[in-house]
Amino acid sequence: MVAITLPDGKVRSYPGPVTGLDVATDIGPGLAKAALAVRVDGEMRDLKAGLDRDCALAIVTAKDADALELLRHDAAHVMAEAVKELYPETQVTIGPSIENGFYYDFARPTPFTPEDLERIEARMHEIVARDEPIACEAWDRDAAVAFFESLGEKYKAEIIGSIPAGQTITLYRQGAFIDLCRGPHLPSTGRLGKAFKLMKLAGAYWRGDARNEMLQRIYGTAWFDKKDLDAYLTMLEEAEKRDHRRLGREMTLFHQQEEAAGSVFWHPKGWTLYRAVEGYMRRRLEANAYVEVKTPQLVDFSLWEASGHADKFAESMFTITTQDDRHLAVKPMNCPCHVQIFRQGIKSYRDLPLRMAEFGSCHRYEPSGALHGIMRVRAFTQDDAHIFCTEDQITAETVAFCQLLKEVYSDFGFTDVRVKFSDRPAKRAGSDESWDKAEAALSSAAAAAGLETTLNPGEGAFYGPKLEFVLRDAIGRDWQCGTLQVDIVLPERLDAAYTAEDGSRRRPVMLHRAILGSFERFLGILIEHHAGRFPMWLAPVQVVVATIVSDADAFATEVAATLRARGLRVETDLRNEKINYKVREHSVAKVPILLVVGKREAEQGSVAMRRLGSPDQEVLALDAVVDKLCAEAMPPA
RNA sequence: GCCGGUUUAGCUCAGCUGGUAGAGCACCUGAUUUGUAAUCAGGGGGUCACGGGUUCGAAUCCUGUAACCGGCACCA
Repeated sequence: MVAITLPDGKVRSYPGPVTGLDVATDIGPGLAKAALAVRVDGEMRDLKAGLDRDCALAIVTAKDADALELLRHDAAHVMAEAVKELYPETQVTIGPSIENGFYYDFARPTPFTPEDLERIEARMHEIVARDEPIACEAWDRDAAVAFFESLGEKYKAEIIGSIPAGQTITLYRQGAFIDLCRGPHLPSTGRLGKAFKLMKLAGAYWRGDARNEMLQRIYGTAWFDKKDLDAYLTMLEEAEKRDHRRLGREMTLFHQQEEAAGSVFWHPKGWTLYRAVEGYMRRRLEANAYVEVKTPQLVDFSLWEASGHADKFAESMFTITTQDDRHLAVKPMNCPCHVQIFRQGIKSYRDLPLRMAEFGSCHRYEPSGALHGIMRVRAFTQDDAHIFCTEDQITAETVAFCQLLKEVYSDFGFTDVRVKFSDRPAKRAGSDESWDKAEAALSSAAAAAGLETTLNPGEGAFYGPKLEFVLRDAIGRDWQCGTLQVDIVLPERLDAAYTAEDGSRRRPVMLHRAILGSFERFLGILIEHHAGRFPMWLAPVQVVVATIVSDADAFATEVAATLRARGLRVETDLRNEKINYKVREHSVAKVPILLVVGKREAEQGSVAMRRLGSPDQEVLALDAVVDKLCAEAMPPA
């Protein structure tokens, strides 16, 4: 007897082994038709997997959140089958489901072309129409290795070969295609449906290692129905519309050019935005008892040797040899310089914690392929600070930092923030004991700050563990911005010390921390998050005063002057154009407030206010408008 | 850095198999004084990314370089 407990608590008993499909059929033909897989005691299995003992069973249908993963995994297999049919000389490697879709990596001497993608996609539809059953087979490892070697699939054979000997593995067969796979899979290729699309071609290293050969990766997206697919494609279009590179040009915020690859030319409007962010951050730092410093751009290479950067990061540093043969580096980070300030004079425990901030301009020679708009550049400015403190102060400083960070993100319109805890990497400085201590201190501090963290194993900095703060933007994309890193190595290397209460000489701990990360990147994120429609306090131009007739010019000028005198960023539009034209232009330019002034308003001393995105207008007396707008344009905090 | 792609007017793009460049928008000028998302008419503007080569002739074919785009790797 096999007793199957269903999610509603009902128990069904069967005389012998059954499959999930049997149970679903038993419950009803509708469910049997919708069934894609089963969850047995919480674990996802094939619909046709045998159930030979008592268990809890749930039938998985398209409504289940993780059913999409199954679908996408199947899509990867169907794509691989299509590729093997069309290009038999191609070797298959791996093809997992990923967020929004799937990919498969292929090995072949000649790369795929965009035309190949169309052929492959068409063939995938044929395979779906064939509705080939997908069957799971158990194989002996060595037999599987031999089998794939005989097929000339050396990558597959290598993967299976790295599975411990003697273990039974599963292969999935659909039509003539057979692949190593842990499963589970849908019952047949027909279940994939039609809502999929191949998206792009890319190179990818075998086993993710740049020293290995490069494979051809094909990315696709897959959904249960066309509506979801279309929604996803629309979302991609939306993302493209708010691309910071496009908006940067359209809104004349900045530009980039070949002669300064990886740098930003900030135009007046972009720089206004930048300064609004910088001014806000400066006020927040002052309110949180930081001191601000400014350190040199060019520093003798010996300091980087002492700090340890020369060993590990020399390739990323811009270096200069002067006419008199001095070897300098443009600073890639600020910490060694901050330690130099700390080291001036004698520090006492009474000076700690010392929170030293700098809007530090740094240069790193990023690999050419890494550059991306203003998000990944070679010249950038960090909202950097180093907190010199005692071990006992780590917790309080971490708690205070997390609080500040949360407020800042919220002020910029980000409320969904996740936290990752990155522990010791393989390549690191410092003893295991000191790492034990630093990791313990940071994780208990994170707990004290009330953070829920997910572990990011081995991703810590070489000098210490870190917390990484990831914020989610308006269209659901994640951006890692803030960081807090415990550093027990640098104070030692650069000989930073303070005099303790008992007169002994001690090493401070350094907390490296940033909230925005880099201004350039954060501004890129801000642009995309707001789609260029900034809140008042950030908008480069907050108000445009536009006239309907030239008789209103004098009054419009007066309105603008009044607002400007109160600190608002105002422009006038006195051109000889129709008001429709002006409304459209300033709307397209994403100016939050348009004040329209015609003959009536000029006579009455009023303005007609129109907000971006709303066709409504409100006629207000000048005084009232000034107060209202000043209040709205006030930066937070 | 690696794989693939792209580079034509300020922007978006067209230019078939080689015969010395086009459109829309933007810009400039003129007319229009206009009531809430594009008024009309005229005009100017391009060493076709850069360097080599093939050819009587190259935006177009070959080749090298750079930047950019999409991934991969990297991200102290």
